[in-house]
Amino acid sequence: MADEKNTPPTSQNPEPEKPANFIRDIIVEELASGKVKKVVTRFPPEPNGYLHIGHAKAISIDFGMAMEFGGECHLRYDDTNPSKEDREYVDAIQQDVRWLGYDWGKHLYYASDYFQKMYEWAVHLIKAGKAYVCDLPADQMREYRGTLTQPGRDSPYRNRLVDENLDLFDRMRKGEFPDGSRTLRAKIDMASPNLNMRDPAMYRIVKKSHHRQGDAWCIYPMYDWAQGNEDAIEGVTHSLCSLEFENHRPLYDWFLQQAPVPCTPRQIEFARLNLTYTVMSKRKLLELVQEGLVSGWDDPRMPTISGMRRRGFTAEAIRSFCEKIGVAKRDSMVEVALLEHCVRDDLNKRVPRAMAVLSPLKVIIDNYPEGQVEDLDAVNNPEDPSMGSRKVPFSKVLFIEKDDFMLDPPKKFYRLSPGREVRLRYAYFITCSGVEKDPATGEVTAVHCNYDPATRGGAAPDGRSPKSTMHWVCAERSISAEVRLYDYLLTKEDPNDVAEGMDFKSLINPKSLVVVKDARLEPSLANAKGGDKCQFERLGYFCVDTVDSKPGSLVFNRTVSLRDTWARIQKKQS
RNA sequence: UGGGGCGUCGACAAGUGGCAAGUCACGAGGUUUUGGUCCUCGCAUUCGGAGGUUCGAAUCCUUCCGCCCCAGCCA
Repeated sequence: MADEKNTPPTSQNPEPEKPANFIRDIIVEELASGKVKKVVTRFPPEPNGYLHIGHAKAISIDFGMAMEFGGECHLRYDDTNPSKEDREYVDAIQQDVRWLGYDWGKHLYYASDYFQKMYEWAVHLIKAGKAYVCDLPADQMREYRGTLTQPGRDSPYRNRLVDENLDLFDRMRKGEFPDGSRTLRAKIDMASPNLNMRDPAMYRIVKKSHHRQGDAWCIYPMYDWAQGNEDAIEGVTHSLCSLEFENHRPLYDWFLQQAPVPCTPRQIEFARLNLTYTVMSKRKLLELVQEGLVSGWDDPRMPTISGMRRRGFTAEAIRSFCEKIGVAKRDSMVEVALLEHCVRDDLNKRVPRAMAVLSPLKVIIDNYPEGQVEDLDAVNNPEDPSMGSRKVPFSKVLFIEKDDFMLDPPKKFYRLSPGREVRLRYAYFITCSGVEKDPATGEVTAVHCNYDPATRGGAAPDGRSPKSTMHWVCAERSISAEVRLYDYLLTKEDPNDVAEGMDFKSLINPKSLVVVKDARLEPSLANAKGGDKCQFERLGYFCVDTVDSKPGSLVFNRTVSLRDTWARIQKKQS
């Protein structure tokens, strides 16, 4: 296993290797040297919000590394702050991790279950003279901490006797003191250039009911004290986290040295994911939800796992994205185009096609028999013949997309226009013979065509082939549906790029949701169920909304549009 | 201006002294009953800059420049 990375791909083993990354290198080395026998990682979310695509990256690293080396990955709630956390989030987090395709097995843990153990270890530190109870109020503590360039000063309580510390800490736990009146602090070095080492708080008093512990505790451990303890208790070997904790690693290691922990995990940091046109902080996402700027955590425009799921993304696509972006230490911003590519790539292969007209324009086939309806064969997925075919009804009056007709077409417009012949997919060639206009506005209200009966199914016996093939729907047999067209939530690539005094909400895209109330769909879609996915030919990938869609009043979400070469040409022409 | 990190194509990202992978994006062709998919080709004489070591440097040394993180009793 150790020299596996040096094995060049061979014709026998053409499997593309996962992209190399420095964390894997470290693990491979530690396994080879025997320092580590079994890889144990953990994904430690705080249940104070929903998981987003950034968490998906972390999850794929945490679980991915463990799986790759036959180890285990724990799902552990870092529920050490009852004032921010909620039951709702713990349930949602489990659902999302599972949906992404990861399995923590029996390793579901809560930091709050370790409170007693951590308390005992804190007592151990106090006895060793490594921790003390400090009475400084928050603002004083800040003053004593010093600044980036100036060392801090010792707290006047720093040299309390062990017995006094023990007594005070015990009474803190018993609830004798008000919120925020005292802390337990590690005794390290107030002059350290690393501010995290200037006697950091280990416990604070918070008289809040905990979602699992109820009122059993009124002191809660701080992140730095808790995280390493949690990892050690669980036998974690590699504690993978994001870059901003790099400055905390000396403290993580220090605590592990002081407490009688059973093992010493190694913390390794990697860069968190940033995505263009996307805000990723839970605080900002919460703001969007609370202020009603989106419909909820699962609004399809949200970068949350639940939002993307509702939007129609697949777990496979998200996993593939996480693999493609790699793992490194440099701050970066990935273009959403890559995510969209992963989604299209996955959906293209697995999802059936259908025809839907979002912006209907009536087409009348003058030479087609009145009252006749034909059921024509349509392939479900040209990428996968095993998906079979279906029937679509054709008759004298049809709908096509408004965009697919132009009275006076520019160069390179191949679609329908007066005198031009096009193919209706799986149906017939039609040639435009005239239009009806609204006398008031001049707007085209209907298009008249003649069809060629010899081209049934879409092929001409003489071999001619129109430049354009268009989707369509039978006017009478089509069904109505609401279609929600989503676009980026923000108008700028970089959500931090805002004017002075403004915040990211000034960047919200007013067209991030455009609702089409009466789209016309081929009738085969009538029984579509929430979560069903398909490609509306020439338009994009869509899925049935799991919240608002009902039989008889269907709602579709646009997951992502198809690549649109014509739109690019138009842009260039204008 | 303290400390910790990071700088390789428009965006990600391999590469760890032997002559710049891959993916997305973009561009040009081809196939096509989706202007989709697919296929082919193109896209860093250069690795933040400048010196140096070496037969040889993105990789080593020196120096400079730029960006990110840290002064919560949040995580």
